This record gives sequence, C-alpha cells and structure tokens, in this order.
Amino acid sequence: MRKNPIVQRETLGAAVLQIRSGRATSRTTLAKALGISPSTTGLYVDHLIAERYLNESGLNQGPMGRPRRLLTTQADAGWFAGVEFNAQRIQAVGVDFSGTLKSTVETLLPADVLAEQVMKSILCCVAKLAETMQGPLLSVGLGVPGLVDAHAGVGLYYAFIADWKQVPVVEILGSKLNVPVILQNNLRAIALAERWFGIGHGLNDYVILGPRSGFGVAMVQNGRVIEGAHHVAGEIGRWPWPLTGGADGGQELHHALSAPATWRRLAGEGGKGALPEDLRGALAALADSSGPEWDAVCADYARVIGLLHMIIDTGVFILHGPLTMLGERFCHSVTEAACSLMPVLRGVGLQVVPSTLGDNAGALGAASQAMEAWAPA
Amino acid sequence: MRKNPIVQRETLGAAVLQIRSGRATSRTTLAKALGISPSTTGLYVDHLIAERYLNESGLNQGPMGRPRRLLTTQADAGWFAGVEFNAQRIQAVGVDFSGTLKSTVETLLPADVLAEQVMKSILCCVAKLAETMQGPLLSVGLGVPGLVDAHAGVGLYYAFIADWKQVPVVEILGSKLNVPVILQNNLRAIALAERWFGIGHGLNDYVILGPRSGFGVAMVQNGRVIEGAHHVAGEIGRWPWPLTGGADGGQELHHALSAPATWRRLAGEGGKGALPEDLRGALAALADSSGPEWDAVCADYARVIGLLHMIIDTGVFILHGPLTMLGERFCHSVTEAACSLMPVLRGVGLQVVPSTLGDNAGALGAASQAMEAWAPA
DNA sequence: TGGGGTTTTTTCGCATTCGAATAAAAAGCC
DNA sequence: GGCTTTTTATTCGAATGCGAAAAAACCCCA
Repeated sequence: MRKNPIVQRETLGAAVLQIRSGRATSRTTLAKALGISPSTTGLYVDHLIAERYLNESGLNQGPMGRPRRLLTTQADAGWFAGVEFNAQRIQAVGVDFSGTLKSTVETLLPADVLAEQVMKSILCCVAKLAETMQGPLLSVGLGVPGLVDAHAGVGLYYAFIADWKQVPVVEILGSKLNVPVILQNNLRAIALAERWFGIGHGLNDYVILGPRSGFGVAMVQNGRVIEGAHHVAGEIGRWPWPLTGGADGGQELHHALSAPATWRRLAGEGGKGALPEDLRGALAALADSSGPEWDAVCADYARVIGLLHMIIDTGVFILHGPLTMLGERFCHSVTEAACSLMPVLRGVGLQVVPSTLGDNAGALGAASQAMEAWAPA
Repeated sequence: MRKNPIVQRETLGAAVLQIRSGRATSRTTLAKALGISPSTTGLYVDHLIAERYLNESGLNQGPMGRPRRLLTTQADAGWFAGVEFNAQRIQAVGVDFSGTLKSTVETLLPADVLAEQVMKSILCCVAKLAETMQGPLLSVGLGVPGLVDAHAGVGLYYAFIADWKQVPVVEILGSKLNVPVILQNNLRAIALAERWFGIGHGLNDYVILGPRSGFGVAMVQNGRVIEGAHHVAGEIGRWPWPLTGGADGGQELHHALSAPATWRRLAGEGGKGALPEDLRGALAALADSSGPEWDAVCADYARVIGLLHMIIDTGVFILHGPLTMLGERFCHSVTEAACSLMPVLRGVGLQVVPSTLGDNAGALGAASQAMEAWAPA
C-alpha cells in the first residue's frame, strides 16, 4: 500500500471536476489535466477512492500499451443543490455527485414577496429536494436576479422584490444549511449551465442572450465569466435603441428586445392587448411567421449580436429564455441578418443557436456553481 | 549561508516583476504578492541578489517592528527592447532592468514597404538601441498593427503593408536576435503600457480608446487583456454607425470617429480639403472650439463609450492617439455627454481621460510585454 | 540601559511533490 | 510462446517548499 499523505483540498476538488466532466478519465490523463505529476496524481486518486468519491470502472484499451483504468465519480457520494428564483417563482434542482440531474422542485411566490420570504422558501425547496437525493448535501448554488456581488456573497439589487437590497444571501443560507453557498447572477449561472449540461461543453468563448422581462447578456471569455468591475457586465438593457424600421427614438434595448416586447412586435395587431398567459406558447405559435415585423425583430437582434461580436469576439451566441420557442429558424434569420448588416461578420463563424436547456437552465447553472466550488473536507 | 536550491524560472521572473512594479518592496511583501511562504521567498531573493538581478537598497522603517530591507532591481542587469510599427514608421525604445525608459529610436519607412524590409529595419533599430544600453538584451516586445495571433507569434494581417499576411514574426526575429520575442497587437500593447508607465498603474479594469486611421479599442478585464477567440476583440471600427446629428446612414465607426474624420468634423468648412501635415497640431488648435460640430463629435464618442461601458463594465477609458491633443476638456465633454445620453451611467464612476503617454505608447507597451515575459535563464 | 511589543527575516526539520526508473498490462510480430 | 514495442501506473529516493519557532532589528517607555 502507498503511504497516506495529507493532500490539498483544492486539488482534490479540481480532480473530481476533471473526472466528472469527462475531461480526464484515467490517472495519467488526470495528471495532464491538473498539471501535476503522475506519481502525485496516483496518491490523490487513491485518497479519493478511499473516501468513496471516485471509483474504478473497468479498463479502456487504447490502440496500444497498457489500458487505462477508468475513473468515475461515485454518484451517491452526495449531492448538490441549484436554486434560481425571480419575483414569481423559485426553481430548484438536485444533482448527484456524478453531475446527473435527479430531482426538480418549483415553488410559486406570492405577489409582492419580500426577501425574507424568498429565503425561507429556498430553504423549503432544498429540504424537499433532500428527500429524494442520496447522501449528504455538499453545497448549494444560487442564481440570483439583478445585481450580484458574487465574491462577497451579497445580492445587491433586484427591482421586482421590494426590499431586495444588499441581502447577505450567503450568510443567511450558509448559517442555516451548514454547507458552502455560492452566489451568482442568474444569467451568468446559465452560462455555466451551458458548460455542464448544454452546448458550451467544449467551448471557451460564448455569449448567453437572455431576453426575459428585460434584456441582458452573460459573456464567457477564455473559460471565465466576465463579471465587470461593478458586477454589471452584460447589463445592456438600457442601451439607447432606435428600432430598426421603426420611428420611435429615445427607447432602450429592454423595450425593443425583451421577451414580451418581441412577442408584441411579432404579433402585430394581435399584440396590442394584454400579454398572453402562456408567453412561451404564444411565441412558439409565431415561430413560422414572416413579414416585415419578423424581419425587423431579426434585424434588431442581429445588430445587437453583431456589435457584441465585434467587441468581445466570441463567436457562439446561445439564446435563452422564452424566445427559444421561436426555434432554429429565428436564430438562422438573425445570423443571416447580422451578416448582411455587417459583412465583416461573414466567415468569422458567427452563429446564434437556441439553448437545448429548458426552463430550469438557471437552476442547473446554480448547481454547476455548487459543483465547481466544492472540495472534500 | 543558506542552502542554494534550484529555483523555478517562472517564479523568479514573477518576483522581479513585483519588485520592479513596486507592488512588493521587501521579502515579506514579496512573499504575499507571490503567494509563497516567506522562507521560500528568502531563498529566491538570495538567488536573485547573487545573480545580480536585485539588490538591497536600505531600510524602510514602518510604524513599529523590524524595518523591511528594501529590494530594488539592478538597473544595469540588462535591458528590454520595445518596438512598434505601422506602415509609416518604426518606433523603438530601450528600457533598463529597473523599468526606466532610457533610449528611443524612430525610423521612417518608405512608401509601399514590404514585410521583409520592416523586419530588417526593426533589427536595425534594436541594434541602434543596443549601442546606448547597458548589459545584455534580455527580450524584445513587438507591437504589431492589424490582426495578431499573440500566442503563435504570427502577424496575421495588416491592410497597409501589402504582403503582411501570416508573417511568422517571432520566428524571424527570434532566430536573428537569440532572445525571446513577444508579439502583441499594438493597441493591446498600449494597454500594457498604461499599466507600467501610465495611468493604469493600480487599475485592473480599463479600456484603451485608439482612434487613429481607424478606430479600435483594447479592453483590460481583471488585469487581463481580452484577446477574443479569433484575435479580433475590440475591432469595432466596422460597426454600422449613424452619425449623431448627421443624416448619412450606412456608415461605419471608422468613418465617424477616426482621427482624420474627427478633425474633419471639428474643422467644419476648413476640413473639406486635404488632411494637414501635422494632424496632432491641427487637433490641438481645435481643443478650445465649440458649437454643434464639437457637440456632435462628443455625442458620438459618448455613445460608443456608453455602449462599451454597459457591456464590459470597466469604468475608466483612456484616450490615445492624436485625439489626446484635444485635451481634458474634450474628455470631460464626452463623459458628460455619455451621462446625459444614458442616465444609468451617472454614479458608476465613468470617466474618460487622455493618456499621459506620448506618441511612443505603443513601443513602451511592447517593452512592457518584454518585461512581463522575461525570466532568468 | 534594559525590557516589552511588534514586525521582518532566517533557521531548521519535516513531508509533499517531483523525476526517473521500474513494474505492469496489453498489442503486434515472428 | 516469447520477443519487442507502447502506454499506463507505481515505487522510491531526492529535494523543494512549507510551518513553526527562533532570531534580528527597530520602537517606545521607564
């Protein structure tokens, strides 16, 4: 038996992440991924297997040489909770240690809900998840709307919950749950969700488009989410925005490209009245439409995407939120419009794609945060 | 005497950087800055002093306790070359080991110059610098116009030198000079120059505005220059740009905000003819002007800055190039215009400032690259 | 002048981490 | 089947880097 050294928490966590994500499958590949020597890696893996976080699951024969001893995460070693909320509802997911989504809980919030109530409901959701999950809760990720100081663990401001100002979320939840709590803006959490559960798997540079009640983006640059010096990077909803084809100047991007606004514009005369109950459904019904309204909406999206692309040069734009219901065709139209509006963009691999994740992308992203932050005790 | 271990090149380089930049002044502060233990730091410092890269220069008494033994870089331990060029000229600077600018060389290039000639002239400039500098040449930084693959060390494309396509600059110069050669886009090099020689000293997030013959920006996020997935981050010159107050649609940002275009707009009727020989001087003469042209130019700049700020949330915009001649007043006007155009920007500490670096900012930035990349043999 | 307090630097033993060599496990080949 | 070749995992000695404690250097105050 090998000697049993004291190993570094952080490195253990990183090792588990590599195995879970499939970027490393054996001791040697793990050594390369972590940038540490094979001998040390062996010690770490031994430790993780002894603690029942990893196990060996067969061999993988390459074209030649000794086969690699495949490493996998032990699914029942514990679980991660991911929670996202807005003024209307809380969504929570339970993810097992292997990174598989196992359980989902959704709770509607009453109108004019306050911060304290939200916190309580979140605890309630996590408790409900716990009933269905195996092993101990390891950490909790939280996707918070509005302005967030992820580092400090504080929700700074959210317009649609009256007293949501400077809420020390990590402190509040951490003391109740006794596990690490990791905060992030919900759109930036979605960016992580795409890495773990969606299209962003091998991508290092992409942008999340988040048209909901407003419009914001989250940018991933070289594998890192851009936070900004004041935590407001990507909050472009208040850009002045002259609608393409429209006459009204002095508007803001929010009013042009939010999900409700987009529906109104696409629905034409039918969009004059109140918003439909089921906005996603209503948008899905418009997925095949065309005409000047369609073209105008596409042109507006195209312009935003073009501008963004030329600033941060990412390439892939992943559309989230209700507008994914407009489908691939919409995304194609936008890509096309962007290229014809800004010919430079041809040939740089610009693409707009609808997210394959559903409504719970935010919660999944929060769970991803939890996974990334975890390290064994 | 302490034992004499084999130390890590990289860490030695990082240590020198910390001392040179003044972020660390003694063994203990250096240990904190590098994130290694004081005991190990002592060994590294011993090594660097023995190799004559550092020396001790007196004591610094704090309010209490043992005084720190101040560490400084040995100015004559060697020197770094920084070179920048465009289609008209080469600028080269020599910086001693303490990071002080010691020597400058400028060479004009003939019209229709080709890549090979540029390479030769660069070597010539470096040779000229060498005559005035002490110690061995340690590394060379190069600020290259156009598209650059910094990692690969290849100049990808530059419109104003006919055969500047896929030029393996690092390979060519490295083999002649036998020292490390580090490449970067010239605007991004300027971003580094601001860190070492200008306003960006303690800043982690800022944007360089580079209006010259075109318009581009370089963005620093959390201390890192944003490169983009295809090396074109910040190349926003080809944004469609409806001039504020003007009627002509279908233009591009280049045509609205480049240095010549700005002069033309500000000069009004006087700007119809040919460009003045001395554009910087001509712009300086307009620094006190006002009227609708002035306001329109400020509004255009304001809009660009506002958009950028809301995307990447940096805060400080440093103006470079000929337009710095318009002075503080111009920058103030732009800041004001941005805040009145986008009221959200009030109170987020948005500021536009003219660079204090002169015409050779690019070369200084290239030298900064060289310094940052160097590590003892 | 000498002791207590404080901060920086060094000493010293220990052990984590590495490197190189070795062992292990399989394929291909005669 | 034994041989080489190739790749993966482990062993083992060496040493780099760390932590704790000691030493050094200065202040202040009696």
